[in-house]
Amino acid sequence: MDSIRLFVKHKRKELKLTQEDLALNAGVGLRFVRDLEQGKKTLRLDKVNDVLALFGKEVGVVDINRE
Amino acid sequence: MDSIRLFVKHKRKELKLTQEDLALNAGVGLRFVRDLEQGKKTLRLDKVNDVLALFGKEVGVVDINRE
DNA sequence: AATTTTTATACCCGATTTGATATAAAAATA
DNA sequence: TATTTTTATATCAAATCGGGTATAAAAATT
Repeated sequence: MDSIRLFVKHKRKELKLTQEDLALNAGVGLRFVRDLEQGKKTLRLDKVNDVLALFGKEVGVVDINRE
Repeated sequence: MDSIRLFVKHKRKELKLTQEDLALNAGVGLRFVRDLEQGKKTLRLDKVNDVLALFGKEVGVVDINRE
């Protein structure tokens, strides 16, 4: 349900990056990274992809009920 | 890469719905459904989820290289 | 082929996002 | 505990999305 938010947050810490590092590397604003990790629902898809691309991921279609 | 767009397009036709039907059922504008199926990259995440929810799906994190 | 239906593209405009910046709170470190 | 770093929240302005609408193109139906 908020898998994207948690994925980014955990992966970022795993790599010992600050939100600012992530923003710079992804080419998005710091504000966006914060909104993302806070679970904002109305984010723009392309910017989410900009962030996920750092981890070799992207957004896709998944089942609503998957653990 | 544009898996979301294709998923919606195919699933919609599978159920023999028009873009207008889909828009009405999902509670989004017809314009949005069209942008989505045409592969617009900057869509809002929550609205994409509104559409996918009709099919028991949502947006999630996936590997960039998955067939 | 003619008609109808569906889809694609373009424009206007209100509403919302995003980036930048500032400040406060929380967490980490010395 | 004091200091530094990181994260959270708020405001402002510029940029852009999304709904609605109109028109054209394409597809489907008769």
